[in-house]
Amino acid sequence: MDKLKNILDRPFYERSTVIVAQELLGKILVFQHHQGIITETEAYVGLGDPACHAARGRTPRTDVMFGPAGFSYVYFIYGMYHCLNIVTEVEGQAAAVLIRGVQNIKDHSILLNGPGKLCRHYGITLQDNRRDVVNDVNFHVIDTGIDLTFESTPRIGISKGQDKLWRFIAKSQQITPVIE
DNA sequence: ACCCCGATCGTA
DNA sequence: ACGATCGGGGTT
Repeated sequence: MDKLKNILDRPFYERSTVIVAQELLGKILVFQHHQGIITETEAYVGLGDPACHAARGRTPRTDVMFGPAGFSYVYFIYGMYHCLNIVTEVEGQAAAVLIRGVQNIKDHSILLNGPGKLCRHYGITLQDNRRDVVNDVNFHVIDTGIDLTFESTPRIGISKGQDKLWRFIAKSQQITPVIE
């Protein structure tokens, strides 16, 4: 019950995508029975960001990014993998945070360092696209009150927008102590 | 209807 | 460094 109160709410997501991406580090991603500390994120910031799927406008796939913050954006990539984002910014402004990595809470040996690995292990698919992560008991992010320190780098796997340092990765030595 | 490319990952 | 593998989006 206290847990439910700590679910990150819409105002949290309805802010600058870069800030949300940074502050998601250290929070707990919950999907069904899975729980993991978010350790790596990337910001994709709408029409002005050539690396963002929504940069070329509203399409069936990117439509969810134009909607309210706090919804999941799951897409299928390379014919094999799914990637999980959470929509940010006010409605009408297309942007999202890609969840690139989590540290498993129960089993530290499970390293989910990559968006494809994360979705594969958690079982996140296109069926989980466009879900309201603010009001879903089985799919949300919990506020731990922890802000991890992080490093900023260019985003992975993109050719455009390399000038932006919008990949945020928690400094690794902090992660294990957080879990205990 | 067709074609090309991709917010990846595992292996070489 | 590269191949696997297929949906999306732009073009014909």
